[in-house]
Amino acid sequence: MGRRPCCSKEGVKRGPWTAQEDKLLADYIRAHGEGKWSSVPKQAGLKRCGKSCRLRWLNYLRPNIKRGNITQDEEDLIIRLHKLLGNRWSLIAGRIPGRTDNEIKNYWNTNLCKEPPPNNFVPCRPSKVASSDPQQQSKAEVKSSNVPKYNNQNAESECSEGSLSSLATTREEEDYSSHDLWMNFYTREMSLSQFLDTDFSNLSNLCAEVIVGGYSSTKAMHDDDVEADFGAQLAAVTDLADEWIV
DNA sequence: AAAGCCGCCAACCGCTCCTCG
DNA sequence: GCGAGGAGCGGTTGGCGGCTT
Repeated sequence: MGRRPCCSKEGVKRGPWTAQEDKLLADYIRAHGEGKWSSVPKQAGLKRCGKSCRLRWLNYLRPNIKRGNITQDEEDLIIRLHKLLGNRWSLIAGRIPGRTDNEIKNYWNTNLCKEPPPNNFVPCRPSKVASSDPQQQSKAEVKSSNVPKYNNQNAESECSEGSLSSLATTREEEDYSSHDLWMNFYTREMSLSQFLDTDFSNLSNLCAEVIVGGYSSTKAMHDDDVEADFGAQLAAVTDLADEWIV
């Protein structure tokens, strides 16, 4: 028994949207608001599937959509959030104003998931990976954001439990960058709801200040008492995460 | 100049979750 | 409690444009 399609395929237009279709949809949403997507095409006079209308609105037509390249701060934030949340693109997008889940997902898949991070990977000031492949190197010079940095599988395995428990810091993770450790340290006393309400856009600067200021978060995390305390609190947050995220 | 290759990104597909009767 | 329908999400695809040979 095949799955019932979300809408009749007959008479439904597919493919790229035209300017006229965009206008029809935008005018309709502005007049009537979002919601009832299944009835939007008919009401708006579009020969499109309701899902297609929703996607077009959310990813392209919606006000306050930020176009253009992902900034360095945004990239750092994406990496941090992905480390904590895994492939929950909508959650990640919700923490980055003006960016859509689709955009972040595409950015991750094309720029960040192709290579494992170098051991000294420090997202605060990520060094562009010098590729041994001259072809890739020349491309990197043309478009610096086109440098693969991170392995999706890495993050996936870390988040495979669907919770924050994978971030529990142990001595085996000494190759964690100081930024990673600082991020963990920074969030140690947060509930998940607080975490999701926090603007991390200043974290890079904070991290840089701390490191430049001579404070070694790595050292702090290697203090047995602090480490044990962190582990206990992380376990509590993990319980919350299971409730909030799953 | 042309053909082939490759990366990006908009859009689609199918699954799960949520709500309502 | 159950089923149907709608909404949301993440994975995947395909077209297009830029780059290389």
